[in-house]
Amino acid sequence: MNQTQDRGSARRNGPVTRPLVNTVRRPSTVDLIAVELRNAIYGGTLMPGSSVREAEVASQLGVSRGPLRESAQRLVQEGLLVARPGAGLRVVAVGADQVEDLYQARLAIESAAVRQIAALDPEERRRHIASAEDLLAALASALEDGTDARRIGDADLDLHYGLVEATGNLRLMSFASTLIIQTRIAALSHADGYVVRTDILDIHRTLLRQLSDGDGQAASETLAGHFRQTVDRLLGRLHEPFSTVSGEADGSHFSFNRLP
Amino acid sequence: MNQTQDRGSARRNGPVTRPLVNTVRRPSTVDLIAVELRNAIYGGTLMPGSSVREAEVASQLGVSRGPLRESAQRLVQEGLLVARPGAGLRVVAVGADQVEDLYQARLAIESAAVRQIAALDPEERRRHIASAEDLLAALASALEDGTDARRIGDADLDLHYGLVEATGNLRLMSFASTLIIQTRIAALSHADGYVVRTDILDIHRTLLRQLSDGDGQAASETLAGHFRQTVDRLLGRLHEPFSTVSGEADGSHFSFNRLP
DNA sequence: AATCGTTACATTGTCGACATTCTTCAGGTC
DNA sequence: GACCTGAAGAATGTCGACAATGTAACGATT
Repeated sequence: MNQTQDRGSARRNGPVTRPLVNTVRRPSTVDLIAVELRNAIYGGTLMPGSSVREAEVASQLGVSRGPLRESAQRLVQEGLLVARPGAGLRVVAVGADQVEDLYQARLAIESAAVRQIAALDPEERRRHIASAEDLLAALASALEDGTDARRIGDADLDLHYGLVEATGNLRLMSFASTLIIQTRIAALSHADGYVVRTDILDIHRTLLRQLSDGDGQAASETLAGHFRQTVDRLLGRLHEPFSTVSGEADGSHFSFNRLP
Repeated sequence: MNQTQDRGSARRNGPVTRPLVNTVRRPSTVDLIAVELRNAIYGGTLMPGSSVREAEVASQLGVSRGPLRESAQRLVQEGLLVARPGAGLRVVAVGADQVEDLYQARLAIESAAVRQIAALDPEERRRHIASAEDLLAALASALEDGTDARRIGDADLDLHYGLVEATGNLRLMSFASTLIIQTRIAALSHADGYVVRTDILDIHRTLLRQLSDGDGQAASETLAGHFRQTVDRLLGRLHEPFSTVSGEADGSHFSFNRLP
């Protein structure tokens, strides 16, 4: 939706919360603005902790403050924005004390997802795993190029979201989308948030193999171990061999596309 | 908040979504309205599928349409309201095709919660289980009186929410709150939604025992079995011995308390 | 009799303006 | 020098009014 987000890959616009009932309805203005705001946060245009001035953003989107404020309340409910009375909106900053809870919540959702996938009949399971392997390939390719830390992060999160998407459960997908954007916020909040573990590829390969074996329990434990390591790294408890990738936070300021 | 909800029990106003960051801040008007709306849905004042006329509700709450619309967007994000462009707001109706997904989502959250509780050190674990046993006692007492189906449902949902609350994870609590209100909506949507299984007490006793044994895996499986049976009952697949309790849906119309 | 098109109504979507609150900065005091 | 106090400024919170849309009733037509 903004230029930093869609960089050509066909399957971009990864995790985006969609309405629970997915009928054929023209999206409301509030929907469109909410998507725009989420993309701005996910893409780093709105940095964690920064304040969101209503008049400014509204004029950039070509709408008035009313619809913008309504959309903002959606993100407040998601925990992506915080609204202090009188002081307006800020992008939430995921502090170190929140990382543990965040990944526990992700484990709750994604663990349920992999258990559910593993319990499918083999044919459907293979179909979902095949598309997950595409995402894994994208991650591998991003790791090979190895210059753009955010691209690696995108591919990682896309893979995790894809697992939840395979369940077809709109509620789980909505939760996962929120948590994954918060993961991105956490990565943007910490200086070393984009440091990438070298074994990230192995872990996900293991995960998919266990899934195709139908061993949901093992896959869930792999996920738990992966998250535990990630949390430890973010909290600086461990100091293992890293593969640091420079991640330039493009300093572009606000730039929304006006809504049609 | 409205008379159908607080019937004297001290620990009422059960599951209510709170802001993720729980600092000392006077709640915003939008917060207050959102709580009021959730209570109205949870308490049956706003019935599933009914339309919510903005001007009417706003005047009853003593606010203008602006803040009400902002609050409504919060519930839209939660999946408690749906907003069709031009046609306004309706309370969501959880159809039969949604029941499966709803309980799968609840299993994801609550299973993670019980696993987490079971993994605590014994002292803290016992403390949480003690408060859960209070909720279990409330459920038992509601079942003994046995006249008010909704009170039984309240006690059941309070117990389930209490388990998630014990984790202290605000994200999980927020998700659980949303899902539990949707469970209530599902119960209000189906004619026999308030039919209560006779073994509901045994199941929860088993659950707490397994928890105090620190066996998160077993507790999680108990939960899964419980939910599977509930889904089967709601979808009318099974016809086991029931203990039907008459649940009168009090036909009171809108009645909000004006905000102070 | 049932269906389609038209019209009138009610409700929502959006906007601009005003009242209120918070933030910031200067000045003074301890 | 650090802290508290107060006032100016800027942003938010709220409201009322208008425009746009969807809905329902009614009559004409097949």
